[in-house]
Amino acid sequence: MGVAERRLREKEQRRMTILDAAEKVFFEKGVDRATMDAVAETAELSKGLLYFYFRNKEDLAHAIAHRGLRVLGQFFEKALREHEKGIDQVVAIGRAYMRFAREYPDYFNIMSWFEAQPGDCGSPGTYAEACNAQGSECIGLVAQAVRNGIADGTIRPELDPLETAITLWAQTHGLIHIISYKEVQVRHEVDAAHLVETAFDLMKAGLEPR
Amino acid sequence: MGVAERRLREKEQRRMTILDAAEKVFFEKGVDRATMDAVAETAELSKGLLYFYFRNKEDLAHAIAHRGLRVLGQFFEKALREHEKGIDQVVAIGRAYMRFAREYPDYFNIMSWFEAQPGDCGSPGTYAEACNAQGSECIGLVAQAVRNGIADGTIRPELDPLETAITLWAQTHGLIHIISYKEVQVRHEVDAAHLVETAFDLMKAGLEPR
Amino acid sequence: MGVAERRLREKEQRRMTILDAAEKVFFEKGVDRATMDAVAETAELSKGLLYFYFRNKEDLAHAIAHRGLRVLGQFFEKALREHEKGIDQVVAIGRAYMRFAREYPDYFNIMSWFEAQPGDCGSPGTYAEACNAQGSECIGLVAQAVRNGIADGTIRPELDPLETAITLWAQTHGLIHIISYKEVQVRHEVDAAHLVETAFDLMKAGLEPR
Amino acid sequence: MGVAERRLREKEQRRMTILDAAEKVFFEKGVDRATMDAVAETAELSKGLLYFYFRNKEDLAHAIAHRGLRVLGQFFEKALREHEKGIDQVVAIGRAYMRFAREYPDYFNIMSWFEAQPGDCGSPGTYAEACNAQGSECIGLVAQAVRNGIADGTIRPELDPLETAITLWAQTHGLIHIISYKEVQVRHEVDAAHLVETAFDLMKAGLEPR
DNA sequence: GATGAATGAGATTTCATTCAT
DNA sequence: TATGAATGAAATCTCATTCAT
Repeated sequence: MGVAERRLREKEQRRMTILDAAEKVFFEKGVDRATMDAVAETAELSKGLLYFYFRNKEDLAHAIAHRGLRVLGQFFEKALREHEKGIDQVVAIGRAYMRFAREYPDYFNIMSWFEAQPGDCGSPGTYAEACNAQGSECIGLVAQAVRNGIADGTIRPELDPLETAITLWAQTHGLIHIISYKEVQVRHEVDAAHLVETAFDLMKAGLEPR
Repeated sequence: MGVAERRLREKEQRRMTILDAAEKVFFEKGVDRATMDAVAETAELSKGLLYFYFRNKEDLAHAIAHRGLRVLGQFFEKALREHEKGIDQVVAIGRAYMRFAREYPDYFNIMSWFEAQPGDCGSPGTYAEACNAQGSECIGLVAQAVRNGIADGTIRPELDPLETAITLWAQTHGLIHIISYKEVQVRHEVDAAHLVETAFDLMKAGLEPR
Repeated sequence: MGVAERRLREKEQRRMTILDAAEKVFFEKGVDRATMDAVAETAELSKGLLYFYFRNKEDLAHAIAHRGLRVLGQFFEKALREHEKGIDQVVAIGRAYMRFAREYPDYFNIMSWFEAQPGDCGSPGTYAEACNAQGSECIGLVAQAVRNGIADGTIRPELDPLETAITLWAQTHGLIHIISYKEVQVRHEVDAAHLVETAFDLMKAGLEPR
Repeated sequence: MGVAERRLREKEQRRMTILDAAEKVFFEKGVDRATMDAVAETAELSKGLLYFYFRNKEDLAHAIAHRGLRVLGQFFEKALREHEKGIDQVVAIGRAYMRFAREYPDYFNIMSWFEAQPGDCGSPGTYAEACNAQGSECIGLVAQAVRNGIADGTIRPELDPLETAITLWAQTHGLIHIISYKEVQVRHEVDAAHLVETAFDLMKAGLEPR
């Protein structure tokens, strides 16, 4: 019994070794310019082994994005836990997203890359599928917050929780993306932090009942 | 002077020929999978000449995105013209963006690609720069609508027009992107059209004074 | 002794399991495109074990060809048994070869592959050697038929039996090969069945005394 | 006019340079073990250029086989020219094939490789197609000889010229193949030269009228 | 005997870009 | 201006084989 178990554990560790190396390379070079050669070299493993553990480069990238999404989910859960009112939870989740993007810009970037991929739902057994599932879970947490808000009267009752959650998720992602990628500050002489406040102000006002 | 003039005109025409061919190819294959060979062949021109008129492949893609942004700008202007109240103008612009994405999905895609590029502001003389300028102009139109709304009392006066405009632009782009790329309908069993309405409802409610 | 015996039997069974799996894979994909991984998976055995029972992939392929050659040998023997006159035996063997190629095209193909390998006689202990031996046995049967024909006056006495046998074997293989691989029918608008008859006519006429 | 013409000439020369290098490599290593890298290095050209002039490795191999088939065709034509009677022409063609295989064993080998390829007729514009055409031409010469023989009474009139030609071609190829690849001499203690004579004796006797 | 992770050496192919003419 | 051959640097992926356990 011990043998099979240990093997499994070791295999999982190898997978992590590879994933760590891939993160290093993908974060530094970006998904497109990163090469499997570089990952292999960084992991001090043979290139063939990479393809033993991961279908292809894309799958590896998705695995990293999946890691990021798991972290993001934890951020969201914490935000949910630490606030009472639904509206506060929604805003806290939004801020959590911002903080995540600031603290883990590389994860955010690779998640952006993932979002930019034309989106088949991911073949079963791929990390793309796992990413989609994890993303849905995140959106589910937002929807939960919206539902809470509707229940406690802090959010307009006529809103559909799921649709609202998707909207907020997409909007927030779009916003962070433009801030971190497009040098809005430089181009429009705008303070990013203040911009964010404006955005939250807008979102909050949109959600609250009159 | 006639000669020089004709030369200039011809040169501009060549550029357009190339751009038309590039659109065809880039639209069909996507920026990454399109090749300069295919563009040259489609344009019935030599590959070398492409590099005479455009710095590189990226520049060519930017030129196409620039075309798209110009069309989008016209959509925005029309939306602005056809409505009186600021808030209506803002909403109309948002809807115009949606319509643009539906009518010119290829332009929207290449603009998404542009947005996803890590954003140096564009070296002077490149189409990247032109894209940034054109994008700013679009945002300027949104800002104008916000300003109008503040002036006519249909939008909350404490909002900063530029920041609000940037926010709306980013949010709307993020939303359209997720709808068209990520099969939200499939994954969340949500009706895209209704989702859009929810989003506009949220945005509008966020902007309007109590 | 019982133990050692059982062990030997089990070992032989393992070998057969592997060979069966290899046949399935090699037949489906062809020797070159078949992989040891696929064989191992089909056999539900580890890849390493394959190399315990067979030197290498080539050896495995030879083992299959050897199986085919044994079947072919049986066809030849039956043809020999069922006819009296030498000339009839030769022709029957030829037809048996044809029938074999039709009934076991996969064996014929792998034997063709074997024929196409640059032919060292096979290191001792390899299946290549066994193939050569088996092939010689087949040729031996043809030679026997020729000898019978010379004895009973149905075949020209001045022919050397072994050389004639080799010639007939090579010619027939070449003929079947071209028919089954090269789409003669399509390219030359020829009926394969009739072509075969012509070939036998030629061969028979070549053997018979005036 | 001079420019385009010269370009064309130069291009053809390049193609020959590559073909020469490919021959060297393919002849030395065999088709399967030869690499495009080696060809490029031998030609002192970039690997990319190989793919500019030839579709892929297979096409390059086919181009070499095509060269061989052209030489073989010349051998056949000479044999046809130098003999009067049809039967003599057929035999002379057979001997020419033998001589070709002896003088150009590398060409013969690559042609054998070509014969062993599962035979789609060759996509238009590929050298595979050219090989098939050239092969048909060779068979056509054999058929002509058979026709001549029927006309001058040296070959049995009931034989179908084309079918007979195909049969002879296939048989002869099979025979040479086994002689040059399979070390018949060693395995069967047979003299190759004498074996050949036996084969021709058989074929000739099969063709001649009683 | 048996396992299966690990190796490592390519193989084929693609293209953006340049440059001699 | 215009051509298009030439470059060259990767990039992804495949497998036969080995070896520690």
